[in-house]
Amino acid sequence: MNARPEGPSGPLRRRPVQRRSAERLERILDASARLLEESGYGALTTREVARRAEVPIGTLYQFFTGKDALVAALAERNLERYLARLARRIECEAPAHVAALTDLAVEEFVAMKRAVPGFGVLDFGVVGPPGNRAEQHILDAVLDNNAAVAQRLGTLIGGMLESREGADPEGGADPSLALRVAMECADAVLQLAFRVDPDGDPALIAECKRVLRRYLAPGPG
Amino acid sequence: MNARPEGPSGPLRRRPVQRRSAERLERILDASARLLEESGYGALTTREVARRAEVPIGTLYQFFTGKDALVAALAERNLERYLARLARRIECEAPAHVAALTDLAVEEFVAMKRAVPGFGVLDFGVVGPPGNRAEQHILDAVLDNNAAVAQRLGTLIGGMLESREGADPEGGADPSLALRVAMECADAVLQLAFRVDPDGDPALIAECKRVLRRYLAPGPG
DNA sequence: TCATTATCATGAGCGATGCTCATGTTAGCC
DNA sequence: GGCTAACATGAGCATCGCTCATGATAATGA
Repeated sequence: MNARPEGPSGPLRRRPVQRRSAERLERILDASARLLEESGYGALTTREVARRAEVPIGTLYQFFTGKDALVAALAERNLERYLARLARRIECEAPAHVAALTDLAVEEFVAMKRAVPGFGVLDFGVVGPPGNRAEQHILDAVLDNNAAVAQRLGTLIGGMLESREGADPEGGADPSLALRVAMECADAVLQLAFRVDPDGDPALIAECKRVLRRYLAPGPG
Repeated sequence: MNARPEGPSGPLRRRPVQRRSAERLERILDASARLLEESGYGALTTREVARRAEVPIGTLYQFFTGKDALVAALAERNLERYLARLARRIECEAPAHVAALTDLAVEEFVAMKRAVPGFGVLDFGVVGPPGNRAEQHILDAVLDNNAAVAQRLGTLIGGMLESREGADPEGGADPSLALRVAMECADAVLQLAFRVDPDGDPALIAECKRVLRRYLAPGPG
């Protein structure tokens, strides 16, 4: 799924072929992340990013189709890093039930919010971006960002999330739908947790885990 | 709480005193809502709003301190309308338990998403606005928008939401915290529901109710 | 009634933004 | 060296949010 034959970042105008170009692209992404971390989304201007990355503004637009694409590429890099880290932790700790797994996912997310520059602002893509809706659909051509995340997570955790008993009589809840909903909730609550407290409000992080546990637990309701 | 001695919309630069001015202000808000509904947040430019409202751009800035304030005022108007409608329905149907009440709140929210222009994009305030963080704190000087909503909702539903048993041993979960978290989740899932389907995906709306029911239900977990 | 003053309305224009594209520069090959 | 294709560059364009000098209008006093 989500085959990306043309490289690590979908909406690239030109893919860096030479080593030097690739480094420049990485520099641009890093500069964006740092700027985001330091001054927030409002300060993320293409001119400033280019200045910090020490590339002329034109070069930025050789790689990215626009500011949206730059942001999307950064979100995608964040997602890749998160999935890699989560996969390692799942492998290490081998959680037995859904609750342990969601706790793990939340903890890893929180860890990245604290550690990775710009992750606190963007994570996997601004959910309510002001501009054109197109921004949301760059990670995956059809699904929006959180859906793509849910999909990737779904393959990661396998069939651990079976359809819950006691769900709608017309066939039970779709596990992928549940995952999607859980993603959306977790994102929202954690976003709040880090808006309230730069280090992530512990009470809200706990509540996030509780929401997920209760929502994803088997049983009626 | 949240006393607003200076009028219906906090960040107004000048409050309309004459009838004609008040109508102009309302026209500006209506134009914003229509524009939002038709073309989304990205098309919401002050010039276009002024053009549609048939006021010169300067007049817009006589009332509002800036674009953020305009958006916030619209969000606030949405909130007032929602709370009024919800209060009426609660009065009519007198829900006995939390589940019935949250269902009601969700249904009324969905109804407004369908009926009120611009509500689908804004509802009570863009959660992840690109620009300065200030935009979030206009509805209430201290709390962000969803928190203000949660607070107002809290007074509306009274003590129906008691602290759940089996919560943290160190004193039980704070009901207002729970309400806040529930708000955030509901907002996120419903936002998704209307992103997927302009009329609101029924399955996602149902899942939203389920999330709230499960999260807010008494009992351990 | 007409000055005078205070208030409101107006839109040209400012700085900044996202982005383009003509022009200059380099790399690779014969 | 001459030629060509690929890349790098930043002045400049349209548009944005927003201001503020100027003109219109209402209120006040004699």
